[in-house]
Amino acid sequence: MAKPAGRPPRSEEDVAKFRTKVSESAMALYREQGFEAVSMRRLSKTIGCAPTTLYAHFSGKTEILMLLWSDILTEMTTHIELNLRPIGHPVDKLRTAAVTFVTYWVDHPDHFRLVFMSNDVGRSDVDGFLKNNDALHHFRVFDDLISSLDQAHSPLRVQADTLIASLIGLAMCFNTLHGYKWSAVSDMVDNLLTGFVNNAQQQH
Amino acid sequence: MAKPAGRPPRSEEDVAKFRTKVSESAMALYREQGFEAVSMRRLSKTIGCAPTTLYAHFSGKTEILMLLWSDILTEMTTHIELNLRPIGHPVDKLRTAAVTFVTYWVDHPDHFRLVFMSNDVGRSDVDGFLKNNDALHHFRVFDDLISSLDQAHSPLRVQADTLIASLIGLAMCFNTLHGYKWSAVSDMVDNLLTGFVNNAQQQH
DNA sequence: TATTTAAATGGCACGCGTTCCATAAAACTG
DNA sequence: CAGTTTTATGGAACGCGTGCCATTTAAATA
Repeated sequence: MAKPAGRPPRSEEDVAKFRTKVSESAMALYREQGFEAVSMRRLSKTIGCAPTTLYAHFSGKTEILMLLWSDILTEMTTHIELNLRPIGHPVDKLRTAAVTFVTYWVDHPDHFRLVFMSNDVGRSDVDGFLKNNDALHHFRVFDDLISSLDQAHSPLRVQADTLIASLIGLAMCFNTLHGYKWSAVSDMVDNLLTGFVNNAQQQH
Repeated sequence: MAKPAGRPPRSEEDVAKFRTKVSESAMALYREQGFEAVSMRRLSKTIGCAPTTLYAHFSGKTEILMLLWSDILTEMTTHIELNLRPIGHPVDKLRTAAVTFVTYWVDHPDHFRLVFMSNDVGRSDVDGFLKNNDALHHFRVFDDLISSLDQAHSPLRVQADTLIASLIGLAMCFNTLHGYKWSAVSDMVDNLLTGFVNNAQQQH
């Protein structure tokens, strides 16, 4: 069978063009009017198409919201690096990065909701397009900071995974579990880092 | 001014009666038909009132869902204690409890969603009724396990808060951030516990 | 150019959480 | 019992995410 008759799939450029248009419109809505403003109906209205058309290009709202992750995560990492600049000691760098990380999500609940709470929990059939999302690479900020300590407790990847997941947990608790009075962020980060820097000196 | 004329507020028993009725109906819906089935409309239908009536008794769906937390968290803690029974060594107990905790939420995504993802992130005006929710006491499972190690790194409360928040973070990442291949739960828990048991012997 | 074929579109409908507001009901006073 | 005051109720409506399906459109072949 040679080339079948009929309309061929939309060209890759057109696909990319539409995706960026959606991404930019969604980001504009989010930045200017907040999380609630990013609805499929309003988004399609600003783009100039019917709401259902979006479902021909995306599997659902979640996939569209993930387009915004990269922007937010970039903002977060640059914010961390900015706070890291005046710090010299590697241990202090790691501690500052960790505290800044948690504080960022506590100070920006909408960002937290966008990245961590606008997700389809459960089904992993969504893995297909989730894997293609490279925004999570931003979580690698801690890799160098950890490896500079050279503790050799466990593989770097395990250490980094554990740290980032734990910090996300702190941010999560502060953001959503108000029913309990959590300890201070700095205290919890300090306690958490004892597992990473217990052989290195600590300034208190 | 003595007692004002007019209808007095509903009696406390009636209030409690209605709340338990809602709670039981919601729990039945959740257990029998899953998370999606617990909607204000279906819930009101099973109770026998109009959907809007629920809003005279609760501030919104979130407050109703929180009635279910206690059941789920009780189930979780008993599950942990069951897995803990054959374990003798305190360090192994803590490790087992931690792994079991994370695994529980990974194995029950709907429970995870119910407790951790059905929350109004941001506003803390909801603190009023959130404080009155005592379900979070179940997170204290780790207190005794930690205090039995007697590490004196930091106050027990800080240690317990840090551990539970971190474990919630692990569960969170496994449940919602499929775009990244996280390390194994046991490895991450081991790495996390080095900060708590670094002076105690560890079995590998 | 005419025809074919699949992609793109969007009106319609469903159930959802939530708010408004008019009405009903209940428990007090006189 | 009649009147008053406050609470409780629920119908209607808004915007939401999403699936269905008929219609339109665009790009290939003949």
